[in-house]
Amino acid sequence: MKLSNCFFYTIRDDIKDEDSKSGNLLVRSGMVKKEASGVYMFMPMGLRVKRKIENIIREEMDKAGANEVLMPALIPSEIFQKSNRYDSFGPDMFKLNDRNEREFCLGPTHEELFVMAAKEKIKSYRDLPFNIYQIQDKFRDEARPRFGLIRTREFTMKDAYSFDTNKETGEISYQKMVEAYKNSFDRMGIDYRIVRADTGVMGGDLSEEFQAVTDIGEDVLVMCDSCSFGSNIEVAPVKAMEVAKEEKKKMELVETPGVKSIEDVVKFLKVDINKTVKTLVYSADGEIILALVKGDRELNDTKLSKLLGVSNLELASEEELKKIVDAGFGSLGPIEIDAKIIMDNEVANMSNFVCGANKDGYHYINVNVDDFKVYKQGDIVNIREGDSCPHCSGKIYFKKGIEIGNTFKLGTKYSEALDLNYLDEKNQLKPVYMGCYGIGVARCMAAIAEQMSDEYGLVWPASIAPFQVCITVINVKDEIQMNVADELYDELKEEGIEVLLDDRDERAGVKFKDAELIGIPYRITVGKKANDGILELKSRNGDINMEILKDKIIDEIKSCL
RNA sequence: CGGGAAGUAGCUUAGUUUGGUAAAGCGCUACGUUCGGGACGUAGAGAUCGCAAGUUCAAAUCUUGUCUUCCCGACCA
Repeated sequence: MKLSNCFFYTIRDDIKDEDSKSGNLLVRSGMVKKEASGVYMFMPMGLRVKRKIENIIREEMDKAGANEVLMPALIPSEIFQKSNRYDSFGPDMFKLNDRNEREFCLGPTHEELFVMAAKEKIKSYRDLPFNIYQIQDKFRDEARPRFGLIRTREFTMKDAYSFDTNKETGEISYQKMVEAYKNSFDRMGIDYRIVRADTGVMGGDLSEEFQAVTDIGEDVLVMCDSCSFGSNIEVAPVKAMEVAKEEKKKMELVETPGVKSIEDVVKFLKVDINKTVKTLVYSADGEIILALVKGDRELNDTKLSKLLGVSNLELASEEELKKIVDAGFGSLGPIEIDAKIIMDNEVANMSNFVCGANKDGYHYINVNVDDFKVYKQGDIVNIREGDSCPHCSGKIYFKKGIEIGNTFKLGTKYSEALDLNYLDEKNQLKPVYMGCYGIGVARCMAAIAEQMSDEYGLVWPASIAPFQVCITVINVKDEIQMNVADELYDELKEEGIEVLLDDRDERAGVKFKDAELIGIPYRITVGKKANDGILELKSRNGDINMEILKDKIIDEIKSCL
């Protein structure tokens, strides 16, 4: 492609509305432009990068035996009502009516349609297994789009679905996808981790996430420094601290004027924080419950909702609290209170601890588990850095991540809801075992931009750069330089190398800056020394910076790519 | 949905406290000088100051409402 004849622009200043590194650079480089919050258009350079990513995924999916299809984006809303997900998507779904007032939505996801497609084929066990996928835009009216292409309301996603007769073969299909994902992300050059995750709205047996490691990640990744354990903090199990059991002492009410937080308790009563219990009040599907965790622990909402089997969990309001007890949030405890009590595993191990007395200005000391009634016990706290790994004796550390892909073992949840069955060898009707697998295409693009950029701009890996090589002509009015550049351009194209020729009548500095901003991995500079057949080769990542004879340059480039 | 910040030329911003009809840099056009790291000079084009009401002789500036965008949180395959 010749730049003088291209729809191409760059922006010199930082973009006011794009604070994230990737969002700012992608807009500045003219790859994308924001049209509304979480809605972007892709310009030629940006589209090339997006297509490169799509093609890598497509190749790996095809290699894994999956077949590409394309579902509609416009979907009748009844389809989601049938699977009982209309309400669970709720306001996230973009809804619209046709001329007959029939309600449609812009597809937020496509499980239902894939099940319907699968029904066309699946009659007996002989029709299984298979895997179908698409690369298509999804629409979700996110509460808060952010970070440029990382969280948008319209986004391109590769989603794949595997269909098997049973769990065992389903496992094989699942592993094939995990391999395809690893290959894809490796080829894109992303620094990623695979972690266990919550199954969320999708439901099912197991979910694993592929998380790109970046500072602006939305998820906390829990990693072990000595084994391969990796988990999203949402579901990272906590090994309850071992405590030596003490002899039970007599519970006592003590006056603690003005003491409201655990820090206050520790200071005022001069007690070890490991001897304190924090009581949190939640509204769980409308019912007020108390959760007990060790004083220095943070409660994990995902775990608590799961333990309780509720879908809507939020901290109780002051009015709600007043209904069960006449005390402030900082003075609560499990003694003599009319609400279900959920206790963390760690608290179960504790003895003679301190907790609120449900009376402002008072605490109980020497409280023990048998002093109150527990409704449920379980692991309901967040793991912390430095905690011991749940699988080995290693230490836990955190990373921040952006979810770029995930894999779900769905099981038979959707096939049962939507009657996707097959006849087995014994002529018995059985539900199909499903898996589903997603990759956020533009999100990968943003994650790579986030991971690989410097003060001058983007630094794309050669596998997804819009062009592999850029030829920068210093003086386009110099016939020799222009001829050399044109010739080289044709030769590189013949070799199948994607080359951009910057033949704009601009000053050298402008062209250098632009090539760096858009992140072309290799730059060939054609300048004065072109007279003597000498060119310059520079890699964007700084590894290569050399003068080279024109005759050698093609071989040199090929060895780099 | 809660909290914070912001909307003035294509881009980045000044001006708003203390009302008097809009300014700069970049970009753009023309000419000249330049020409290997976002050149310089001269001359231009380009803004009903997000929108709507209100106060006032007079509103970018004050008041109210509204829309939009970003950030923190809640939420989120």
